[in-house]
Amino acid sequence: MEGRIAAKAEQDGAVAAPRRAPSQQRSRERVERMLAAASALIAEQGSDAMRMGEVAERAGVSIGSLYQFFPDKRAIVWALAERRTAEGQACIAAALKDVGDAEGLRQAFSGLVDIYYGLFLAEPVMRDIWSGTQADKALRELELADSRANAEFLVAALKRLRPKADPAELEATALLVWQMGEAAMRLAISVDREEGDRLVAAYKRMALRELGDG
Amino acid sequence: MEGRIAAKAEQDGAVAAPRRAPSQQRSRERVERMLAAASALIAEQGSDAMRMGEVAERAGVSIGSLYQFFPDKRAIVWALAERRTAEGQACIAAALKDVGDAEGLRQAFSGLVDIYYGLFLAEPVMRDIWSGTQADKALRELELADSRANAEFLVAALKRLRPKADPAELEATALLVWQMGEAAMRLAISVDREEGDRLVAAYKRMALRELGDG
DNA sequence: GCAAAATGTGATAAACCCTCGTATTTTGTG
DNA sequence: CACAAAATACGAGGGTTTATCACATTTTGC
Repeated sequence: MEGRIAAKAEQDGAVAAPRRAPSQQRSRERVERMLAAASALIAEQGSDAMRMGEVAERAGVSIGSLYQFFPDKRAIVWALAERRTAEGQACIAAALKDVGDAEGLRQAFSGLVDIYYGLFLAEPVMRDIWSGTQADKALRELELADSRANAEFLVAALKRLRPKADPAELEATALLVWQMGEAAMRLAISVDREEGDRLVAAYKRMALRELGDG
Repeated sequence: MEGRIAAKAEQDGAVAAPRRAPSQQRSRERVERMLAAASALIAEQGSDAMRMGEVAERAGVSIGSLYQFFPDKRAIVWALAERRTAEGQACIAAALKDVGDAEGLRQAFSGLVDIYYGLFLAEPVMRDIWSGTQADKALRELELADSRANAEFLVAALKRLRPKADPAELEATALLVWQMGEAAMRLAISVDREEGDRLVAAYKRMALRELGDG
């Protein structure tokens, strides 16, 4: 009834919950198709250029169906972003859970950086999703929460290695290391491959040094 | 004639040149008012929520006048961003130009970080401008060019201090230090002040350590 | 087999960006 | 000053997009 007003009202709040969670198999499959279509379109042109009509068409559903499960455009991007963060967190938790000594931390962290760099290179969606990030408050908060969660794993590992360090200090370090990693990745994939590799290597060196000693 | 098509066509190109540079004093003043209005609106709600009609109204001009000097919405944001980068580069160049020894570099860099943090805290516009950054190719390139330019000053200083180091390595380090600084600032101003200060301090420590030795 | 819930549809309203024809003001020149 | 050309100012309207809603169809529970 009032076009963009609803989205505007949401703009400084959280993302609205799905209007209705798909309960039947048929609709669950359709929702998957919608997300897949959105993901592909974002990878092609960026989330800003993604058109709801195009998502619907590519998913083989009507525009109405799209809005049945996603309250607005941002909710689609948010849903994709949330999936990625969940996958990422699981991966990170697994890698850092059993770190016992400094060398183990080095190994685990180094491996994680490589994996993430690979993901960024392979899936432009990630960059684009996190790019819209800052402009959208809900996504910004999701990213921050994600960074905090990931940093927490690092903090846990660090606490085991340096029981005497100031916790607040460790948290700041871990959060910063994480956030900088994402910045480094974004930078790395926006330049040519050779320079990108050098940048990631430099980041890794810096981060490891920071994690290596108090 | 075709609404958003034109803007879409520009989307993957550079920002179009101002349709017409203001040559009379009257129009120059009006353009200033437009930019000021845009800046205020961006600070209030973000560049995405900024409405062209609102900019025109607040600047006391008509929509038509707005489009006489700015080919599209992005061009306004771009113009603001360009000013900031120019100011920033001048400031950085001045601070790093005469750095002769390691201690001088520490001092100069430390001061720069403080100044930038102050700017980020005082002017939310900066964050918002750089936030839309990733979504907009032209802005992304402006930011990269800016980072490279700023990094160049660091590289120049570093080369004087470590003549034997690999130039490519130095460039990567400097670019990374710079880009990470911006990421750290964005992070810092999105959490409470106390944590923000801690994060900036941690960044400064990391960066200084990285700049301190090869 | 049937009512209720879930799902599917697309014309349409509302809001936005930007253009264009036209009116007004300033500049340049004799 | 007069007058033409250039610069500037204006805002209604075109076209695009997001999101809604009343109604049609399918599935579920019993």
